[in-house]
Amino acid sequence: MPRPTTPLLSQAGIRSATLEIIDRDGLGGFSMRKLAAALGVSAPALYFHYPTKEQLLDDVAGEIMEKVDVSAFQDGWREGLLAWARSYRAALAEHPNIVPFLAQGPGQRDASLRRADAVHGGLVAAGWPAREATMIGASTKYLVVGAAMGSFSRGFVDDVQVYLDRYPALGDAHRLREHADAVDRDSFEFALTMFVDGLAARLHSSTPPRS
Amino acid sequence: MPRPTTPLLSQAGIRSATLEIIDRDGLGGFSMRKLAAALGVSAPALYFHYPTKEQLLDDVAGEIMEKVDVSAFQDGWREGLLAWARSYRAALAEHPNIVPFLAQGPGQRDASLRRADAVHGGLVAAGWPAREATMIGASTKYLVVGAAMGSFSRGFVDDVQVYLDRYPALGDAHRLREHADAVDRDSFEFALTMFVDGLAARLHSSTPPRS
DNA sequence: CTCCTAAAACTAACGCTGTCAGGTTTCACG
DNA sequence: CGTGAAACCTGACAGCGTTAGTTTTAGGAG
Repeated sequence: MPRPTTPLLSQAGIRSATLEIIDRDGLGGFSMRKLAAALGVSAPALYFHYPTKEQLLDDVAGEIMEKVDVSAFQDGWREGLLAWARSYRAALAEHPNIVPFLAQGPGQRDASLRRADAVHGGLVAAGWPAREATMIGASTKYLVVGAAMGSFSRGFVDDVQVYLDRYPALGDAHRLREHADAVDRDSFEFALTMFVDGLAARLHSSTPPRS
Repeated sequence: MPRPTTPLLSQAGIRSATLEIIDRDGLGGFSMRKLAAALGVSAPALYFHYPTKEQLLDDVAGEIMEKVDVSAFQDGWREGLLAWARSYRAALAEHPNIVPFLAQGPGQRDASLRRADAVHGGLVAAGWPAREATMIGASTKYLVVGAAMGSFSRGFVDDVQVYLDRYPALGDAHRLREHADAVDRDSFEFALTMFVDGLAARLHSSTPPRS
C-alpha cells in the first residue's frame, strides 16, 4: 500500500528508533533493514527520509551532541571546562555504542563546531592564549572520547582466574567488573581533575587570566 | 590448483597484508575478499589460517600493542608513565585506521594485559596506592585512545570559509589543516604534561613515593 | 470538481560482505 | 605404498546498503 493516508515515517521517529537499536544491539547490530522492520516499513522507504545510512547516523550523533553544555564558561574557565567535560562525557556514556562512529565522524557537525567555538572563546576570554586554548579543547576531547570509547573496565573479562594466574599486579582486577561503571566514572573524574590542576598550575606560573 | 607445493599463505603474511590494506583503505575498506585478492588467493583460503575476520583483526591489533614500551618504570613512575604513553600513542598513530577496532576490542589481548600489569606494578612500586594506580592507568589510556581516535585536527574540513563565517572563535582553525599532525602531537604532549603535573602535585601533597 | 504533480510507500534487484560445504590435489607419515 | 590431513579451489547462502521502477494517495491549480 504505497503512499499511506498519514505518513508512517518521520526523521525524528527514524532517529529515535535508530538510537534504540544501537543502544540495544550495538553499532554492528544496526542495519537499515532492521530499522525498517522496527518501524513496520520496507527498507527503501527509509531512503526517502535519509539519503544514506551515514547521514542518518550523523544526524543521530548531532542530536547527542546537542545535549552537551558549554554555558558555564561565564563562571570562569575552570568551571566552564569541568562542566563541558562532564556533560560531554555524560552524553556519550548514555549511548556508548555509537561513540566509535561519533568520535570518528567529521568535524562538520554543526553541534560539535558550535560547542568547540564556545569552548575556545570561553578559554580565550579567560586569558588563555589562543594556541593553548586549542590544545586544551583538544586535550579535553581526548579525555572524554577516550573514556567513552574503550571504557577501561568494560574491557575486562568475567573469568577472574585469567588475571590472577598470569598478571599478578592486576590481582584485584576482578573487582573491576563489579564496580565497572563506578571505576570508569572515578577514573574519568580523576583524569579530569589532574588535568585541570595541571592547567591551573601552568596558568598561575606564567600569565594570570583576567578575572 | 589446490594444495600447492609450498604454502601460499602464512598467518604473519596475512596479518601484514591486512594491516597494509587497512592503512591504505581504512577499516571499512578492508574485506576478506580484498585481502585474499591481494595475496593472490581465494577468500575462503584465509579461513584455513584464521577462523574469523574478527580474530584476524584481533591478532593484528595484538601485534601493534607489542610495540608499546613499558620498560621505563624502573627509572621512576614519571618516566615510566611518559614513556608508556608516548610509545602507546606512537604505536596507534602509525596505524590510525585500526584504532576504532583496537580500542573497542576486549581486554583479553595478552599484549594489552601484560602491559597493563606492568604499568600497574610500576606505579604501585613507586608508591602509588593500588586504587590510584588503576585510575592513572585508565586515565592515560583514555588520553592515548582519545588522541588516536578523533584526532582533533583531522576532524576539520578543507573549506576554510565554513569556519570563518559561522564560528568566529575558531577563526584560525584553517591553520589546523596545514599543521594537523603537529597540532595533534602538541596537544597530546600538552595533555600528558598537564596530567602528569597534576599527578606530581597530588603525590607530593600527600604520600610521597619511596624513591 | 477535476487534473496533475509530487510524496511516500512498495517490490525486485545489484553488487558487496563474512562465512560454510564440498571437491581436489599434494605432502608427510606409518 | 597407501592413507589422512593440509591447503587450496569453486559455489553458495544470508544479509548488507542502495537504486530502479511501480503504485497509490494528498494537496494544490484551473
